[in-house]
Amino acid sequence: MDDGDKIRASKNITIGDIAEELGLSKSTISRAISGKGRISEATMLKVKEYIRVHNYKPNVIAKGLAQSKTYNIGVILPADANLIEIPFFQSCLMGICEETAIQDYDVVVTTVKEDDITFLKRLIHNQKVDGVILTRSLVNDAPAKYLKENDIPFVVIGSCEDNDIVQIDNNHLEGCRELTSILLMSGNHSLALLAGNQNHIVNRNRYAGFVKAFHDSKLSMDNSMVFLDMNNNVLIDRAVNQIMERHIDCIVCSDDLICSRVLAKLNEDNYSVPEDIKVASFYNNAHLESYNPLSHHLV
Amino acid sequence: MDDGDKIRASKNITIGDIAEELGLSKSTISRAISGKGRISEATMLKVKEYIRVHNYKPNVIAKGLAQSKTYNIGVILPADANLIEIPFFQSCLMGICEETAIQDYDVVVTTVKEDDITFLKRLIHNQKVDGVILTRSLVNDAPAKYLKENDIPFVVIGSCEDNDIVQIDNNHLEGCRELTSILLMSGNHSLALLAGNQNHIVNRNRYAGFVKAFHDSKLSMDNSMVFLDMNNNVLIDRAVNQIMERHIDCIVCSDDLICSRVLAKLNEDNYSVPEDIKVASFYNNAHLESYNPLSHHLV
DNA sequence: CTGAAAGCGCTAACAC
DNA sequence: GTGTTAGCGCTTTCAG
Repeated sequence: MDDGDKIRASKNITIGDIAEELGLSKSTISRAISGKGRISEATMLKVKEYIRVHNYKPNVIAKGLAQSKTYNIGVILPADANLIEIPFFQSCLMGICEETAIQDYDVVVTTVKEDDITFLKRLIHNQKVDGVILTRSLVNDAPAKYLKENDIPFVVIGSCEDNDIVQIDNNHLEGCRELTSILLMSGNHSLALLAGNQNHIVNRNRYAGFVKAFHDSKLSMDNSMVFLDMNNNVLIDRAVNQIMERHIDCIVCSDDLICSRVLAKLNEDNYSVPEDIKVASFYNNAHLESYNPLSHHLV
Repeated sequence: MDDGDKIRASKNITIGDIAEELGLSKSTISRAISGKGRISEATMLKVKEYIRVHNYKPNVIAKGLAQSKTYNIGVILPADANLIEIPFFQSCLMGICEETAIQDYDVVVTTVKEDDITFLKRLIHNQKVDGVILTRSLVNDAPAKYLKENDIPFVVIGSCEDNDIVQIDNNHLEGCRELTSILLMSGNHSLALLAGNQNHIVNRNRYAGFVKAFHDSKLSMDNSMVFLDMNNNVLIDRAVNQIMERHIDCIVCSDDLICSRVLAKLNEDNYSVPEDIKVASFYNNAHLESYNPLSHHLV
């Protein structure tokens, strides 16, 4: 049975309408819906039936106003131009939408650029959300700081230094350590690391994991082959040049954007992968997947 | 001057509080804020000043309830797994967030998978949005159909057959026609087309543009070199094999995912671009940018 | 078990 | 110009 796809076109039916129709009071209808308070089985059923037949849906906004809740949860996406290529945030968003829908919450998104949190402030001031999910964490994170100061409940995806804050993350440090260890154990002793912006906690952690793997293995790491803050292609190209002047077994990239550029650069310079040099990376983007370098699944 | 980052920690200040403090009525405060109705310059200023000092922000939800508005606009993202790699939707979302914030609206997002529009229905039923933006359009689009039937205001990004519907789009047909024409005019007479799922209007339009360019040029198009619905890598690889058996000047790809796979496949088979064959595509993904095939900027 | 009434924070006639 | 009143649609005491 199609339980009424069509919404009442004209005025939306309200709890008051039902009360009138059924000769009951608004509060009774409210109880029947929420299941709170005492209510007889009989009226309960009567109301439920009416609701089903007329395809009534309570107005969540009004409910929220009465309870001082919004039934909305804010999701903050980074608006940095280069992050748009990384599907990670979109994946997060999809996942969050899925789960919130189940809990009868909605997702309201907004963006922050670097330290510009005007949009976040707007969202909070407008009191449109009950809590917030930060989808990335920077060192000295402005959004986190703001939310904490204003006692807004929030969690961050990715780790941050402040242990008061609820955090949920992949263990990037451990992930990178494991990848590096595997490389080291399989005979690739001379490694280069190309890591992204060290303001991003994830990049710091991957760097730390890389270091730890060397430490654990008692092998010595060549610091001159560790390139941090590889924020643009020029830096990456330069790093690759330096790397290729040496006998390096494998380049470890902290993300796919870097990896992409590395592969392109190697290609331009007529090196082949993995014959001349191996390349490892995180994220596993579909574009790179076609290329099949030695890559490590993590996200 | 820092105009009060800190929100009143305890109970949020309301219009009633201001009225009481200033010895005015709630409606006067409301008028001062909205600027609607007659109000004296003096009280206007007094109220504005109080608001500034106490960093008062009206509760948008309550305002909305009183006006039967939500000040929210729904954005529907496709949840298909392979689309997550395409940054187009994320870009849309960023842009929408930017503009809505200016208009003091918020964005609530949800997803639809193929024809499964349960989440969209939820959003509408819950009356959480004043209108909807559909970020892609399929042939016989279920979300569009649903919204239209229920008289929900909406627009679609991308074109759809139904001309009642407000649509906003790049002219994909014209874009692809132009790209193809340029190729033809620059002496690349034998072209192959690899286009994606023909359920997506955008792919149909690009195909149509490709055809039109040939038609306009009076050159003849080789139908056996037109590959539609290239929905997976196996199909793409097979197409590339067929293409490389012939003397084709350039492969036109309807999107970067296809292009990516094409380049990878050519690479695997030891062809080089653009010496052995040229490759053109839309979207200009950052990953591909590193590769610099002949590509066409559109989005 | 059910109803009446007040209230969430704001707007919008309608008076004065 | 400003105040009064009645809602928006729902929840939640408090009676009975």
